[in-house]
Amino acid sequence: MASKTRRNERRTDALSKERIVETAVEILDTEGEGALTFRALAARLATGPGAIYWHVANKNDLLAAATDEVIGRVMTEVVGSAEPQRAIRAVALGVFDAIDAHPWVGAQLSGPAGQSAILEIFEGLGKQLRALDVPQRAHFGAASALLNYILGVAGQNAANARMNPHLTDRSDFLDSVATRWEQLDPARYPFVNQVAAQLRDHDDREQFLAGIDLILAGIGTLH
Amino acid sequence: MASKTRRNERRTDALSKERIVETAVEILDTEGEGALTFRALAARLATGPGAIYWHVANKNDLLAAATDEVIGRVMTEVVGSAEPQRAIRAVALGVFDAIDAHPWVGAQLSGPAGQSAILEIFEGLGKQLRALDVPQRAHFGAASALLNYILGVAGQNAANARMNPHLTDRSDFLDSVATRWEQLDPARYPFVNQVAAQLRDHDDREQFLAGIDLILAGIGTLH
DNA sequence: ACCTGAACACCGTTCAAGT
DNA sequence: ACCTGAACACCGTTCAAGT
Repeated sequence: MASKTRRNERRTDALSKERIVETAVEILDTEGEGALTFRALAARLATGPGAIYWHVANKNDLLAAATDEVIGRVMTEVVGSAEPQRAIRAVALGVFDAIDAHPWVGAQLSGPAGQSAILEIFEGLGKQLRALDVPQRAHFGAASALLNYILGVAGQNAANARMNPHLTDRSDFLDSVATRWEQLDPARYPFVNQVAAQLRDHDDREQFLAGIDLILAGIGTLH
Repeated sequence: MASKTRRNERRTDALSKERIVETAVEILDTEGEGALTFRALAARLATGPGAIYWHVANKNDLLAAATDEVIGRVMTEVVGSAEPQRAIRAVALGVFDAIDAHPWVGAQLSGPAGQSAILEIFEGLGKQLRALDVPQRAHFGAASALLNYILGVAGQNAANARMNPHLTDRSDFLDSVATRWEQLDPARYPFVNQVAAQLRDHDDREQFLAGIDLILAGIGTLH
């Protein structure tokens, strides 16, 4: 720790896992998942691709660290220990907003690099359940249900962002999907046809929270 | 259509999208996601990689078709129109079991190639909601909540299978994860420590259904 | 201990050439 | 119309060589 500090004083441009991950997040945010290659990363860091492997095991490790960075920030920001139901909503919304700001995080959370960030979210949700009036034996299931719902939304948002990188305007995107839904055969897709209008003018964030509340309501029936 | 039938009579080994997708599913099932390359696929079909591009736009298209194949089968098998709550459980369990039998499907459902299969699942869930006593305006949200939960579980199961391809025995796998959880710092991860035992001897499939029931219970509170 | 960058093995995809 | 397979552009990763 001491030697590390000393080194930082001597060479501010020295390579380190933190600096590598930080730069990786920058690339992911500004240029998207496809732009993060070891060559591009090395170029930004003014070094060769091999140098990165001294600090990072492989690409999965790098993506995991980048995801942990973003989610870790969310989880510490959200510690404000209010009433448990509100705290659960805060955790969920924190993850939702982080994915909104960093679409690549959604893809990672539903992939192999997301596991340690997921554990963090799971702990954040579960801790609150203990303060709630839920029988012990239902804790694991309740936390899993909330987590899986959040991860499902995360994956969907990531897929949407990946498929429509140009449609930055939310309502434009929803409109295009709704129009596609309306053009489907109503005999084969009666439900999708019916809810196309609701899709067009729903609020993603609001509906996400409504889903959380639905699960919380279900958890409330466990006594 | 007629010409296609005639051709099939003359050359049973002729290339077709169906045969390509069928072979792709075979590779995915037996050798895993990593083994599906255009070269490996072409080799099995005794042709060159370029030939595949005549029938399939690209790899995403191929994976989408493979996913549709598996999920489509599930959705048609599950049409037995019982009481709506039971039908929703049947759809959910059908998807769950399909992912269990074809782990790669889970990864696709939470990725870009899964969108059309997801639409199928969404329709299957939503249709049942109309038969339930739920206000129209809540249909979209309720179906989305169920869908997102299912997709979250799908992604997690896929990630687990991908990370532990050797641990075919479910209880061995759960045991190893539970042990890891128990070794985490109890001060930082009080909840995870507490539920590690529940993880060890829970039944994935049963808990999955319990989550569905939780959401259904929540939906039941909407009047 | 840490960095450099050429080289390896391997992709998805294209395309001129065939039938 | 459909197939062939070499070639292209591009990866992640390794490793001998440097400092």
